[in-house]
Amino acid sequence: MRPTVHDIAAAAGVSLATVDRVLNQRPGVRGVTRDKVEAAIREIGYVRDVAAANLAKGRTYPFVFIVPASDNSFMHGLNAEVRAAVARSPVERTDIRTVEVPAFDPEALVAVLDQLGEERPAGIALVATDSPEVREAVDRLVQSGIPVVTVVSDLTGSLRHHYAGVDNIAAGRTAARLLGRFLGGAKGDIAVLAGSMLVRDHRERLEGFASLIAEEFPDLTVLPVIEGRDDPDMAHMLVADALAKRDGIIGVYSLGAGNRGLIRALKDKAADRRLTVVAHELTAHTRAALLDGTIDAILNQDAGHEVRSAIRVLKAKADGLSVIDAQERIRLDIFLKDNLP
Amino acid sequence: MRPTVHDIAAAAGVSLATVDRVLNQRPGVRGVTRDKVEAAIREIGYVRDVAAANLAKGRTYPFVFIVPASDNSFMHGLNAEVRAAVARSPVERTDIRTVEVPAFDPEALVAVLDQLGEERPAGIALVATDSPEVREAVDRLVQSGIPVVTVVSDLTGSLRHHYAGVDNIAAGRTAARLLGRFLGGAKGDIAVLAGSMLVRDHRERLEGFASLIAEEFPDLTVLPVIEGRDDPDMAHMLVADALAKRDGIIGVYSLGAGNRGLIRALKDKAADRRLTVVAHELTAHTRAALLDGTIDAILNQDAGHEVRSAIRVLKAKADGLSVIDAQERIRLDIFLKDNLP
DNA sequence: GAATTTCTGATTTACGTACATCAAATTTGG
DNA sequence: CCAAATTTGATGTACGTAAATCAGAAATTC
Repeated sequence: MRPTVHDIAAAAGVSLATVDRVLNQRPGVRGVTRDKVEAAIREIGYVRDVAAANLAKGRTYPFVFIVPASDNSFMHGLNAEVRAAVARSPVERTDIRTVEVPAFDPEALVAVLDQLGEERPAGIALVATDSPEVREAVDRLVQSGIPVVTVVSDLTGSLRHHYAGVDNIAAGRTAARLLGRFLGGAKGDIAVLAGSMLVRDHRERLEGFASLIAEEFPDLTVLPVIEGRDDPDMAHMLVADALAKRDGIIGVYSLGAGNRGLIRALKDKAADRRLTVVAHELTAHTRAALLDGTIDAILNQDAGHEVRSAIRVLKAKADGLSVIDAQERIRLDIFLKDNLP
Repeated sequence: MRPTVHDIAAAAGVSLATVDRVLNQRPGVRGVTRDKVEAAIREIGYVRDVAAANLAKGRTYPFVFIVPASDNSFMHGLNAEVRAAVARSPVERTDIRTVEVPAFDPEALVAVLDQLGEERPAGIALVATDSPEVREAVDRLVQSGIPVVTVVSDLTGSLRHHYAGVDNIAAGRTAARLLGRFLGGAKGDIAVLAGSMLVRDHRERLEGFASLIAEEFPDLTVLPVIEGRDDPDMAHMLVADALAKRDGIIGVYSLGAGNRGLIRALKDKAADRRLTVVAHELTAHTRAALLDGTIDAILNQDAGHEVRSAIRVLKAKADGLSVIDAQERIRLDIFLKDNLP
């Protein structure tokens, strides 16, 4: 049997009430007594029974998810996963509220964060917009004792407790190696389609991609980035235009969302020439394109894993517990035609 | 607030004791009354508070993990993950026992399974050896009401509740496509190193691999399988021999464990010619080989995920709850040099 | 040394469920 | 219709922790 609070009391020679005061950091315990109790806790290896504690507290975890109001498949998927988590709330004792903020708008995000500092939820998960103001706002929250995790897009240099997302530099490098190897030593140009260079994850992917191409595939030239603002029509137009203008393009790396337009442009060109294409985010569209051969590989981050991981980590932090690091690492999924889920 | 047993009692117009009898399937309730209570449960959407129930029951989940006594890195890793789960036992209310059985020995496995049928643990996880006797033994357990999940290697046609492992046919096909694309249309032979064709997962990987090569890369010839019995020295000898004999080998697919010997053989040959290599299972050795360029890609299943998933599923089944399917799908990880964890 | 203040102990209730016991009500069989 | 059997209700205890109250002990202040 695992030790209980009663065992601590007996071991430390104090009463249950005192143990409770120490455990829950309530005032009214002398330093010496506190030390004695803490020693006993360590000695007998007591671990609080979180289930019983939550039952007694009638505790729920009021969490807030801050997501950008972007209209693309990936963010829709993320929202769906948050809603799924909300549906599980009664069982998981969570009470999740979603707040939408305009995309790429640091001020709006900071306003929401500061507001939450007042409300003091049990934890906050946010898709970070990378800016110094946001970092400072997050740091204020952390320092005031609220657990904060970033999802999908991180905030380096900040004090956030955890990042539930992929390493985007590694993602870019992986895309580069796949494209380079698939092209098998051919010489030519690579078109890169991004949403916006204002987003940190897109910048990082590009950085990783360009650096690996430069290092290991000198015969390939990375063309200036096409910014499609994650808009299908805009992406379609820009990509079609680029393909028409430049004969040398033999590969495409699409590192953002809004792949519908890209796929359309590629299919228009299909008769002329076959390109090697690596894209991000598995959606209905990219999946179909992978299966029909328009796309050669898809890199993906599983939004469901990210949301569930964020919640687990927030809970653990709220309870002052540790997390299983390996379990919380978000992997970069690589999908070929053959290993689609 | 989520509804409690009291709410059911009130809604159904019966006493708490009766609700309890219905919920826990105790005798002494008339059919009509039982129906009335069950209707109320559905109506108000009652879900048992598992935490409180376990607390009241003082329940622990006695689980048994049956693992083969194989001496290779992957099984060592699996064992380590099971031990890690045992270490978490007090917190997770599990009580996990590990039973080692001789590898590839259906009779031994059946004996253990039948024995466990007597002991009636709350759940069983096993690395299945694929044979009709084992399937029947598993079916007996399932039919007697014990939750059973297979790990790493499945048992098709059986009634096991869940399989915590990768789709090995898809893994083989993925390996084939990677190898084929990396070779960029070259013509030549592919050597395949397996542990033993008696193991189901190895057979399936080979099947997937060979079929995709045949379908899409007609210029590649898959040589007869080399069975290295997952033994480094034996693998080294056989691979070195094959490389010496056949000039045409331009790629290698290693679908089993025991990659140390393969890597040594490849390095011996490194000066002569550069092969394209895809291997299974990320270990210290394969990781180093991937980084130094001896191996081009590693396919991996995360043993930690498999063990944790198996435990979650067993718990859910033991409590009669459903599982989040997407969360329990074990992915095939593809590692290149750049996205190593 | 008395009056405060600060600490500690003892005890109780609660959380939602499980489980046991005993009494009361209802149904069933003859 | 009565006795026996079955079903239902009422009640209490337990699980491990949280949280509150009140009384008593110890330390501190003047």
